[in-house]
Amino acid sequence: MKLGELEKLILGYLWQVESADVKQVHLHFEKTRGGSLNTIQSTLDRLYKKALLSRHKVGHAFQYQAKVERHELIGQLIKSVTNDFISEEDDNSLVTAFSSMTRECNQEQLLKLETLIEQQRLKLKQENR
Amino acid sequence: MKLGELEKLILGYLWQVESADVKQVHLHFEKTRGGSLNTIQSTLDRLYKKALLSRHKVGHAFQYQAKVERHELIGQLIKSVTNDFISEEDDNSLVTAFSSMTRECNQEQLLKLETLIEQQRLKLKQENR
DNA sequence: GTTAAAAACCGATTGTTAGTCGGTTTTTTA
DNA sequence: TAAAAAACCGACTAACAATCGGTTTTTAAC
Repeated sequence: MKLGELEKLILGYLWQVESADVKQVHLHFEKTRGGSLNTIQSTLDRLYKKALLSRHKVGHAFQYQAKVERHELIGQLIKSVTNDFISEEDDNSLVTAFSSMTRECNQEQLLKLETLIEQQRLKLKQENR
Repeated sequence: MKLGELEKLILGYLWQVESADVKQVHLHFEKTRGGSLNTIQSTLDRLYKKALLSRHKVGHAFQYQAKVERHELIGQLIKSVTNDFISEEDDNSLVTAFSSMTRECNQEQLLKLETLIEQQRLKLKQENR
């Protein structure tokens, strides 16, 4: 999966406002970056076709909303960018990649991370009982 | 940063063999995927210009070698794909992204991860003393 | 030193995907 | 039913990887 600049911006916007139509999105980006209504339109459409947005008619116009949570998408992106380098056999490679990331985390973030992973582990244990 | 298919393959190969010249790389991929020597050449060059490979003359021809460890590159890629979605203010976003990833890890991987993060935390503590 | 082979470099072409927007069709509504 | 709004279609640009032919530069052999 590959996302363009405007696609990311629009996605970010829709995570904020929950739901918006073309006009609304256009209005929002008009000031900050410009772009015609058609540009916004086709970008929304592209995101819709990528199944990153859902949409439904409200009155006359489509209302668009993010179909994936931000952290979901981030996870997906990480996975897709990572997949080509992670071999099935080498269980360590993913872990090593993580460690490469955590090098830039601060104390607080690391602690949160640890807690989260611990929770995940316990959940997994529960399921495999 | 964006990597093409052949670029990834060549990178992967160079992580295996440590060092190789154009001919050698070409020979390796000739069977599995084809591509002329020139194609390999320019791809190596592209990777070199991206600072992902280093090279030096040995005798007549350049020897290329990976300039980044695999896990380093993975970290870089994760960061680049992630950056646009992680805001400075929201300390949680990176953590949440991680958690989204760990959902697919198994027990053993999670344990390793936890250990690594713990180590990282201690190291950080040490430094900030 | 000249020349043939090897290696490196240059430039052109193709393919993919995002960004951009004009113009047409369809739908709504007044 | 006609004007306005919304959706859709198609074309063009831009960035970048892949591909390879052909030329220049370098090396090595006589």
